[in-house]
Amino acid sequence: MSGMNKRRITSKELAKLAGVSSATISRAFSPDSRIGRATRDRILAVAREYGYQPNAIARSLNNQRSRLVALVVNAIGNPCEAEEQQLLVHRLQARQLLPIILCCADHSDRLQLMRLASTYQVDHVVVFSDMVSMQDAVDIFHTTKPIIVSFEPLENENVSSIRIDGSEAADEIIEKIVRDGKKRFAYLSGTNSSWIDKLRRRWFAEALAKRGLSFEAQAFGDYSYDSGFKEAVLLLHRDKVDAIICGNDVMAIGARDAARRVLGKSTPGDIAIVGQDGIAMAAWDCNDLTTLSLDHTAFIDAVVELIERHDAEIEGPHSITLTCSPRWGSTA
Amino acid sequence: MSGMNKRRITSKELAKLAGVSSATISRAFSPDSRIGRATRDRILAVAREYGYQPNAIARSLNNQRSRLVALVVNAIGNPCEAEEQQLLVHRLQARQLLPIILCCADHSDRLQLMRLASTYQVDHVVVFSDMVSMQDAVDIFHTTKPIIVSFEPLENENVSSIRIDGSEAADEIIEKIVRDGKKRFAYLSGTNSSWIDKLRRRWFAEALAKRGLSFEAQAFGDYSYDSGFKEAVLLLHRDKVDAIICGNDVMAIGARDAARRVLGKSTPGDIAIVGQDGIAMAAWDCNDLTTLSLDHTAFIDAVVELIERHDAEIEGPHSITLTCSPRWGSTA
DNA sequence: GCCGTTTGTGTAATCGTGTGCACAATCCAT
DNA sequence: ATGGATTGTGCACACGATTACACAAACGGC
Repeated sequence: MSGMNKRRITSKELAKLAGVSSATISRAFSPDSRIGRATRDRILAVAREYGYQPNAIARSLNNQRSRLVALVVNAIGNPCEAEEQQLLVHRLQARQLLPIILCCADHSDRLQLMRLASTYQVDHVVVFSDMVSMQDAVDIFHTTKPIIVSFEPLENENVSSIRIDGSEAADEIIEKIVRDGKKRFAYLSGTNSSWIDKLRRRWFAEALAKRGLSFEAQAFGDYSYDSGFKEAVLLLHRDKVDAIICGNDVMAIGARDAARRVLGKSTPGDIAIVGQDGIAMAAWDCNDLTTLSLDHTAFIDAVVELIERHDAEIEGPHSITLTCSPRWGSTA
Repeated sequence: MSGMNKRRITSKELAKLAGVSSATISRAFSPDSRIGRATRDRILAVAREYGYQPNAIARSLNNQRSRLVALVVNAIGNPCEAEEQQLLVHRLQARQLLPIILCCADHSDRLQLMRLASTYQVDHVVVFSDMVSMQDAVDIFHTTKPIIVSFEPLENENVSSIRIDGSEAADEIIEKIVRDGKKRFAYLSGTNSSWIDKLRRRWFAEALAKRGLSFEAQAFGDYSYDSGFKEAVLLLHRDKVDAIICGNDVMAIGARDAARRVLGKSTPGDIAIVGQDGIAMAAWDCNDLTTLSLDHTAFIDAVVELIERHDAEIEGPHSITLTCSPRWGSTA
């Protein structure tokens, strides 16, 4: 039974075994289809016996619908995206959609990768990564006409976007830090080019401006713990800042460790450190980070909502806006 | 140009445009194929102009080769697997293979999910998850005849496995802890049923047995920080142990925090805590965990090696064994 | 008993490529 | 110049399913 290198049985072969035509086999597997009750039961029984399942590749070719979804992400391990990826994958699976991961990290050729995925006629594309230009994504995928859900707003009928607004939350956080007496702020970016990074920085910059302040220094990391640690040492030592707003939580943890270990400073007493994302790890007892967090569930709900709208060809706003909220810890 | 809902152009249409037959179009895209140099160049130019790319779904149907790889994982966010997932995805992408993620976490119906993926005629299956029985995987995928790479050894010509041996490393770690004077050991499992968990526990149990010791207590978590924290409180309080071997690094960090915060104990002075996996986060300054670690790169090299062997239909041992090594931190 | 409707099934075309076979054209050696 | 080998291209079929259409059988109302 098991272990055999049995070739997969085809619908035509099963048809012969069940004494029907291959069309009838197909109908037996289509829920609402004109077929006799008895015939269907018999076919399903024989199918089970021989381990037959319709070939999804052939079905996709005929259907013009692959039920594949491309997820364009920066990295898989990265906690900042991981929780959302996890949620989304579950939601897709529940809808019988299979996710194909496109990982843009490092120097992999993102464009070639996206072109490869587009040849698989994916039904939808969800772009989490800020490493890829939305215009590139549209150009590559528009021939296959999937919907593209993305962080980055782009006026295009093929793109639905999710706008994130953290300005209020940033304002609350800055308010608290300023009240605590901090004066010299630094922003630690995750990249020096991404769209989302600039947006996040602007939220805080505006909150500072409102109070007659501005960033005294800016550094660039790569969203990693190590880069957070290294850049924070420089910021604290060279620029004498007493508050660091980080591009994500992981760098914030690195920065906090740098403050503690290298310079013997404490939070939030000596310096304030703020993360962004609101990953689960940030709430761990050993981290207890103050962070500008996004409701991951709401975010993924929005993604799924946009996908469904497009699936059902419902016209509607192609953009959903979500707001962030502060999560208070012991670092600011 | 962009934004148009242009339907994807087919090889037959492109053939008309280029004044050749569709067979010639196909040959233009097959690297080693009898076709005139000039013809190919002309076709590629026209193809670029119209944005033509061969349809991978149709190609797969014809080829009997989908270039899709199913990755069966517990979760995406889970750091213990994430690093390996990340590495593997990169290696696959470099080979023009696209990964389909099957996420087994929670109560999703793993079997149905695997059946769904198998209908897509995946070329390979890599099982990272210990939540799924290898026999189930074989039964579901054997009809499509992919190779299955798995942790769990199973004598079956369709399964290649990677055996992990951490007994020596466990021995070194126990040696150090015993020498430090610890006497009462506990094992904190990640699950109460998985194959890999039992294996890991045995490494340490044997090292203890060699010294006339054994586990005084055993607890069961779910690989999460919270469960590590909660179970450690019980173990330390109720069972008065002074050394906890954890099923993974994340639980170890939780246990360490519990020891520190709830009971005011320090490591490695008061109690010893050991993790497993060797994830990057374990080496962060704030964690500095002692852990039994596996070389992730070597692991993924092995996976890729097995995949390639099968791809090239090279016969060879279907099993590769890797050994672990201790990574010393300040918790044991 | 007869005709219109519903139900169930088979036939054949279709989805978009890849490739064996056939055949014309070109090339090279003698 | 000629025969054989090589090169380049088209035709037609296969891959495995779905589905419009046709048609036979069953059914129901009068």
